[in-house]
Amino acid sequence: MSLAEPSVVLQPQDRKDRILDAAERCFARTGFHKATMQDVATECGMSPGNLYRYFASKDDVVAGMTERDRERFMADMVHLNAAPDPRATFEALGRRHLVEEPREKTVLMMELWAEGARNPRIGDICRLMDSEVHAILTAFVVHWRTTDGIKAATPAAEVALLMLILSDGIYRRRANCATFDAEAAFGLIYPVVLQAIGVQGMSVSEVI
Amino acid sequence: MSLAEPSVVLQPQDRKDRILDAAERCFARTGFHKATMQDVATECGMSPGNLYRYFASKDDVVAGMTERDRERFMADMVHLNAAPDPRATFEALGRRHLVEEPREKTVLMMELWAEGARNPRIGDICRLMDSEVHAILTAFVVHWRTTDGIKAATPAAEVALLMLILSDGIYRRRANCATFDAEAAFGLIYPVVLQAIGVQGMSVSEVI
DNA sequence: TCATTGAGAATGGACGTTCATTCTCTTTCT
DNA sequence: AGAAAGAGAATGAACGTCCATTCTCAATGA
Repeated sequence: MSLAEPSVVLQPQDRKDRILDAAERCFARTGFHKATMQDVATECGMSPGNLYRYFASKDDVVAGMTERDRERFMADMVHLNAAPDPRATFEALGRRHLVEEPREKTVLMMELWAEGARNPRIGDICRLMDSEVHAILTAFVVHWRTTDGIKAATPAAEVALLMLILSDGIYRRRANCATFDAEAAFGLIYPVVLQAIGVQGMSVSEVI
Repeated sequence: MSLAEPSVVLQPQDRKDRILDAAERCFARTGFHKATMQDVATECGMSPGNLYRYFASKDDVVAGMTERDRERFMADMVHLNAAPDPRATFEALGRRHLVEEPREKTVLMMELWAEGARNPRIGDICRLMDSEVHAILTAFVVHWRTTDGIKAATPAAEVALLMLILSDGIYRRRANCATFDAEAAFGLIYPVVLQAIGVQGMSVSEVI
């Protein structure tokens, strides 16, 4: 019983997660730099000083949040590996990521992009995520083409890059315009991606 | 002669521009919030206090820079209107904007996106720019299709949106990865756009 | 021609506030 | 009791903003 964990008591990792949850909300609301440690503390019902039991500095909170996001996203991505129905799996993932994700996530991503473009520590995490996602998507395109017996000219790596570029573009528009119709945008880019993969050699107009 | 202006003396607008130039460099280097008014003052060889002769606050500097960027970008965009050779004009504009623009500009854009997602004043300028650019691009697609006698299914407004999404995606990757090959990415997305416009009904593979 | 003047531009230090971080004391568990 | 966790006041530095003072130089007058 000495090793059993009482379910009520939070473990250190849980507390860290709770702090990061609060930090996410604060950062999405006012940005990394304008949000204060006071804000984060209040948001998770703690005292400011106590945060420093779990994170060495504010920068550590930002980096911790970024790293957690990366891990979570990658965990979602691996579903693509060896998907029996590539098209359905892909569409579901795309919709979940680009349409259903709450707008706050996209706002946070803008913060991350801005910070990552200047702060090497954050930039490294962003680049790592990019290269991991790109690798997974490339493998997935190969897998899809193999499964469906597609022969297409555009290299899988380039198709994957196109997917990433389109995703980022949609993220950015969702972040800046609260009324942006993500569903419609998804309907616009999805056939473009299918075309690049080479599915049925369909043209944009045929799919829409 | 009493009204003649000595050419050496800077006019107020020139000084504002000079300050904004310095601010751009500082903001691209350390971000809106980490850059101090001292930094901006040093960068343009002025004293901090003097900045306040030209801008009421730091926020005003940020907004002024954003607004100036918008105006300059729009001034470049109008070249599309009634271009005699749509394709050449479009490709030149795309290359200038997506490939030749220095990376610092893209970093600054990340700042702008992040700030615009939270700060209504900046957000308004961003949304204004978006809608203006979207309108110009939509008109341009119509113009192009008319000039070349193209009949295509995708509405011009949707093609324009696709262009914007792709542009943003490239910007973001350039900002985060200094070694990103913008030229290659342009070569990747350009045929996608041509396809959407309906030029020669070409497929992605044919163009690449 | 050359001192005088006046007005706008610029300086740089001071002020008040904010904020990340630290410190000390209290509460809560086992 | 003793350790871990938390609260919240205290600290010290950084920063935006302001302002008294200085500088620059064209206009003026003799």
